[in-house]
Amino acid sequence: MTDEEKNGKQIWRDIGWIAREVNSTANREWRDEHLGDNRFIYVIRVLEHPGIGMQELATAIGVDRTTAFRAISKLVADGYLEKRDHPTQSRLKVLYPTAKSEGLKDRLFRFESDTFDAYLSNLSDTDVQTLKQLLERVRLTQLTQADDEKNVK
Amino acid sequence: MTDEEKNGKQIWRDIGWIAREVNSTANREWRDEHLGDNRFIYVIRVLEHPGIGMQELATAIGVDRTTAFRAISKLVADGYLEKRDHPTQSRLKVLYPTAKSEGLKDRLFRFESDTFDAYLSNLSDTDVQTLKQLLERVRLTQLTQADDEKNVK
DNA sequence: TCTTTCTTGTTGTATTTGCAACAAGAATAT
DNA sequence: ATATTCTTGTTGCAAATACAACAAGAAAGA
Repeated sequence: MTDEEKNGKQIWRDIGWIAREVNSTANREWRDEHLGDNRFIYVIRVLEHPGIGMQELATAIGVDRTTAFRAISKLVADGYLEKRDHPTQSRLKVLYPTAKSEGLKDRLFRFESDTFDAYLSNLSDTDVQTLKQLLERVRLTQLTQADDEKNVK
Repeated sequence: MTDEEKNGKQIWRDIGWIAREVNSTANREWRDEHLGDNRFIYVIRVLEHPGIGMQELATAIGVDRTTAFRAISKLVADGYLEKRDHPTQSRLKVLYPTAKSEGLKDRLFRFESDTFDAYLSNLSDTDVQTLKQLLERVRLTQLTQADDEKNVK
């Protein structure tokens, strides 16, 4: 085992590679519904957390808030999301799914599960659990440092 | 443990989140040297594999070849890389580091190791090994399906 | 051989992305 | 209270990204 393999370099590379790979596959899948460019992710998150704030959503997904703003604007224009004023603070906006996105809910959720399950097909159930726990700890490490993640994972 | 936690959904989300987080941190770090937008990655790969082809590099990084082409063009213009004709097939181009990028080699390599090591600080050595092996298996699963990755990992 | 397919480099183009900046309301401090 | 800082929504802008398309050489098949 070389020196290179002792540090986290390869882990980062693998994570980056897998993320890009899954992402571009998913985006191609949803392009026809105008849900490419990661927009399907926004819809999934809003379906899971109706009433979520824009900033919260951006942080959860991990994109710049201006990027999220524009993606959301497009989703609103396409009828997938509804932007409402915050019940008490009129300055804030919150997001809700529409009938259109509710209609896609099952397909979206199933897609998300099935796609990544396919990538995990070579791993045993135990391995999957281990991987999930390790990744969560890595993510939470970052959370401690940055200290800017909300409760939406 | 809910049903949701049995499938790969959260793994994908964590991978995506970590990848984005590390990436944007790294890009901010190297922006001043005009090595933002993942360009530092190209330099690292060429330093590791002098003479690598453009297509090979694009595949290894996981971006479209036209994206790689433009990033490389910029790196050549900025003096970080040199583009040469393939020794035997003049149609092909291969990439080499320059004195400028060689001079950054140590800093680049150290950065790559240190950055991700920081994200792994909460994991034991055993955990890191486990995580690395599991991720590699996930990446190789994809390789089997897509069957379009070269020998550069 | 010759034709067809594949690979590679390259450019045009529409779209997305992130950063900087600004306005305005909220929270905090003095 | 009032001044200052923080947060959020929003737009302008430069740059990157991916996809389509094209040219030209390579490889493969007939």
